[in-house]
Amino acid sequence: MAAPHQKEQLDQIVELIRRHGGRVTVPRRAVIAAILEGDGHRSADDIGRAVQAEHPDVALSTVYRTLDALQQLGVIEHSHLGHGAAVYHLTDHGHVHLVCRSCGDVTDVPDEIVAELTARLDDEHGFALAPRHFAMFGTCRRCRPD
Amino acid sequence: MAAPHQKEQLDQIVELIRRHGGRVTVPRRAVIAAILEGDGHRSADDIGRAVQAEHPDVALSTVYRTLDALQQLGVIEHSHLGHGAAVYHLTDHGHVHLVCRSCGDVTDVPDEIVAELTARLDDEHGFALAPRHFAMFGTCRRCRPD
DNA sequence: TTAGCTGCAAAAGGTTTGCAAATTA
DNA sequence: TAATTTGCAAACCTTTTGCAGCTAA
Repeated sequence: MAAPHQKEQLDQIVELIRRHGGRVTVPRRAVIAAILEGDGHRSADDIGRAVQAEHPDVALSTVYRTLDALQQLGVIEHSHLGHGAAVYHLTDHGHVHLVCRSCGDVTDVPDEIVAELTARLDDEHGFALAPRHFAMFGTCRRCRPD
Repeated sequence: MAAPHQKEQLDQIVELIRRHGGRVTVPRRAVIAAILEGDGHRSADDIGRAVQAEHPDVALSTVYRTLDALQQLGVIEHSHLGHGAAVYHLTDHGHVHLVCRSCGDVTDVPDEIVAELTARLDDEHGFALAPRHFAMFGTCRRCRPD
């Protein structure tokens, strides 16, 4: 499961937490591991379930608090993929999410796709787009009438 | 308040409801009026408050059910402007929303701004973007460090 | 030692639902 | 009259919070 580079990433994050005066605990390690092992589309609940598989008495509130802490450190961010729960992923994820309103399927596309939009919003509106913070909704190929 | 063209719009919507076998009730009229009078950024709760100013015993659940019905008819749609409640607006609103993650301010921009993105997503991914269903997050001019 | 975490339980916000009574066409 | 809509209250889901006890550094 834990690919070798995931261990390195975990170690880096752990060090970052310590450098900021945070404590590295069993629940925190488990949350980080669950994110690293995930596909970048895990909700707090998914992460909680993964953590609890190994450490049954980690509370979901601890998962939320850890996710908060990791966001403050800039390690992860969350996206809203629809009406339900937000999903958490590494900051350098590099993708935007396309969510089909019909089948619910999520497709990742490189965030270069919004480069022109990002430039225009900056030029014309002084707005710095954070493209990974939200999903883009629409209808996927399979669900479109031809 | 009620601009003359709003009365016409209301009548059109009322007729559409009837044509689809729906009943036109006092609460429904009031919900539609609240949407027409709004700025396109009203949440279900905002709409409920506006409705209750005139008709104090309309329940919020009725507001939600009416909003649902209007969405099914294609008259309105909702957008997620952040972590809180969704906002409802006419389908032909023609704008996308820019939401500042720092100050929470919402700016409307004509949806022409996403034309190129829409075309690329269609070409490259077969994905039909529904740009008004979600807000785009980022940092607004005022909140950006220069 | 002590600031920082944790689990638990409860609360908070937004939205949905079941049901009997009221209303529309 | 028959089908739809309503108000109410309760449930639901996701996320947040208060607090006393626990633990990493």
